[in-house]
Amino acid sequence: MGGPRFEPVRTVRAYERVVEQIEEAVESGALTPGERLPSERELMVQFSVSRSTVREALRVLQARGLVRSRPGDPNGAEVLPFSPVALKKSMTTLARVSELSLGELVQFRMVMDAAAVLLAAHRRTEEHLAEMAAAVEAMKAADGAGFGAADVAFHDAVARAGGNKLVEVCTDVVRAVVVGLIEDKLAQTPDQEALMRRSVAHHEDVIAALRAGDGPLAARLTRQSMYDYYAGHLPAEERAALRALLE
Amino acid sequence: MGGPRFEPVRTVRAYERVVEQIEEAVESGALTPGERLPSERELMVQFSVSRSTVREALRVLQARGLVRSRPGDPNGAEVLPFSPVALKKSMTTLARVSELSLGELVQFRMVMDAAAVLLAAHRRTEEHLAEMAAAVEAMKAADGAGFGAADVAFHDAVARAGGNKLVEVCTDVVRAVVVGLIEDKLAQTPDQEALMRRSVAHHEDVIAALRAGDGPLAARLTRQSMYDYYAGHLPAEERAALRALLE
DNA sequence: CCACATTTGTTCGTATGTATA
DNA sequence: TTATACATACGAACAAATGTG
Repeated sequence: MGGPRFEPVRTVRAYERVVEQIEEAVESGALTPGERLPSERELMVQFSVSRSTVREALRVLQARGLVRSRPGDPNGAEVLPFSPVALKKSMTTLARVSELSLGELVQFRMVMDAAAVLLAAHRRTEEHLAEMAAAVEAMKAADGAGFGAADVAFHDAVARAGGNKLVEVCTDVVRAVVVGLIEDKLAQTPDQEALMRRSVAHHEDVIAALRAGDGPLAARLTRQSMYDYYAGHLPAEERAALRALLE
Repeated sequence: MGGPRFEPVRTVRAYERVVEQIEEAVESGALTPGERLPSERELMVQFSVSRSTVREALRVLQARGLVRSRPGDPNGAEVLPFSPVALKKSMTTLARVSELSLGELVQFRMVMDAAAVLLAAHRRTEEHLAEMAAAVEAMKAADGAGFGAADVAFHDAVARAGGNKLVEVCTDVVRAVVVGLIEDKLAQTPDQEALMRRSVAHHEDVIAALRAGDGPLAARLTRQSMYDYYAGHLPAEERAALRALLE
């Protein structure tokens, strides 16, 4: 009794250690995007593991979006600039395993986009406003397909104006997930013309509010617009949960 | 001219096809959590690929949090219930590689926690409120270390009461990142006692607002509390950006 | 344009430690 | 405890792809 307290040893796989070390190098900035990893054969020497182990580690790093390797490339795997694809993938999986309802996703989108405009109201420049206005003009002129793209451009400009990278990425990701889940439904909406017109009007109001520097107003408009756009495709219960954000 | 429009063929790796098929089976519900995949040797027969290819695929699936395999398990890899670990991992990576400032992270935390309380005001039950009250009591009684844990418990209870899984995960993740970046600074804060007392008072006000069902008030209190807690550790410029959320 | 050397993608065989019956 | 099947890990080999001279 009272001897040294030993802790349980968790056996960690060889490939995991390789992943950890390379990941650390990338995240700490020791390896910057565009740089190359040593070849697989060199890595197996440096880590003292077999080539299979090196490959398993590279697959994991690739799945996390940190590196990319191409067959025959003499320069070894390439360190990638950050992209939110892994984040999108996780969120899509989360949604598909249906742990996430469409209502939750739209709710999250309302939160994120409202935050983006709130921040944008304080930092927007004339260039930002011009980008938004151009996107709205494109929405007016667009047919069905172009409308969505212009809408994306608008929200992207808003997010960039907000100046918070995390908000920017999250708005982008959740928008992609929502659109991926619902685009077929939206295409069947009966009165699509009216919906689009109303959406355009909403967006113009948001621009006006941003120009005036009224963040709270812009946020309210954004939430309302999102609600109007998606509520019709949600069951009553989830619609009610969405209204919690409209106060 | 005008012949058939051929699309470029993207060569897809063998392991990718294995990943796709198993992923599809899991996400479609054909494989449910708790079920087992066939053994690696059986998989290599079914997919007509080598053992290494199967293993690379399993690594990717494991990195995405869909399966887990243990050495010696006679049943093969286990299909996991979805957990947000992959999402956490992606978001942590985002924070680390894209060099998010502490100000951006705190800003994001203000947005997420405010959203959580706003939702919680509509859905909180007596149990949720009891959990929060217990956490606050623990904060009062705690020494330095226990205080943080109790604070986590409080915000976790709020997030669960909100009923949006995505909000829950995001609050949790960003809190962990922020705490990881700043905990050493916080420990050196001169008047720590006063800060903790004020934080406790804020939390009690939030509980009262939630009990009254006043979401907007609870959200304002939450943002203010977060601002008070972190603002002292931020440069003036980032502090100003934070105040954009206090309106 | 054509080899050439190198690298990745993939396969196969083998040895070892481990978990279950 | 023994036996069996499994995952882990290693190493050698060949094909396909890529960059270079």
